Amino acid sequence: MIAAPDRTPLTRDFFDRPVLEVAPDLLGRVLVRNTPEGPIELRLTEVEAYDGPNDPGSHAYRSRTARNDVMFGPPGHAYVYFTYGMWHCLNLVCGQEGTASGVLLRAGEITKGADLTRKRRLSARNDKELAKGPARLATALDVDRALNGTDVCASPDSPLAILSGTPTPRDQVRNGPRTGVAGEGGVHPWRYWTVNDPTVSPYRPHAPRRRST
DNA sequence: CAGTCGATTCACT
DNA sequence: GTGAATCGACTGA
Repeated sequence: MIAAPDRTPLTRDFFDRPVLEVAPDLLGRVLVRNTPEGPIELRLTEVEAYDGPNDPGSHAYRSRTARNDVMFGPPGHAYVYFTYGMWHCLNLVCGQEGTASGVLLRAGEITKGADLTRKRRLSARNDKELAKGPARLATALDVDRALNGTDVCASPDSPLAILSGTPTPRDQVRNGPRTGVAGEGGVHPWRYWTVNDPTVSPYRPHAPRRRST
């Protein structure tokens, strides 16, 4: 008999810790996305930590701007950004206010509302690919900048929330370099994933863009 | 204010 | 494995 996942929302205190503590602790948690068409739920299998102003790979490395403002705010809120002219990525803010650290939610297993996600992820060849990668995850859950700043600890009925779920045991957590992170930031082994989970995205080193014109 | 490039994904060879 | 798609934020002049 397997215990049902805990549906209690994670507390603000959960996120009010150093980001390198929070990140591996997020694996196995349940992300809830309440849409007008119904709820979607996802069990997290892969995340990456971004350590604010100390981290060359972080959006908060240089300065506080309109885009990264939410990262400087209180923990337990969603930071959503737009990239490559077409994709969104979802992060959860960690550490005390002003720390500007966060965790990128990179992949997970859809555990509810798969039919809703398939309509948005037409290129997915199977259900393992529905949320395999940060932009795919955001697409599957219909997450865009309208959700930037959402408090994910507030209520399981809010547009975006995170529940305690069943934390992945530490002996099933692996870590290594972050995907697609350039320069000095690429050396930190701050990507965490669930071992042998088929929904985890493949590792890819940073690829410098080829010159145009 | 123009140039550069991105915490990526997809189609195609 | 390679290259295109696509646009807005950020940087530096």
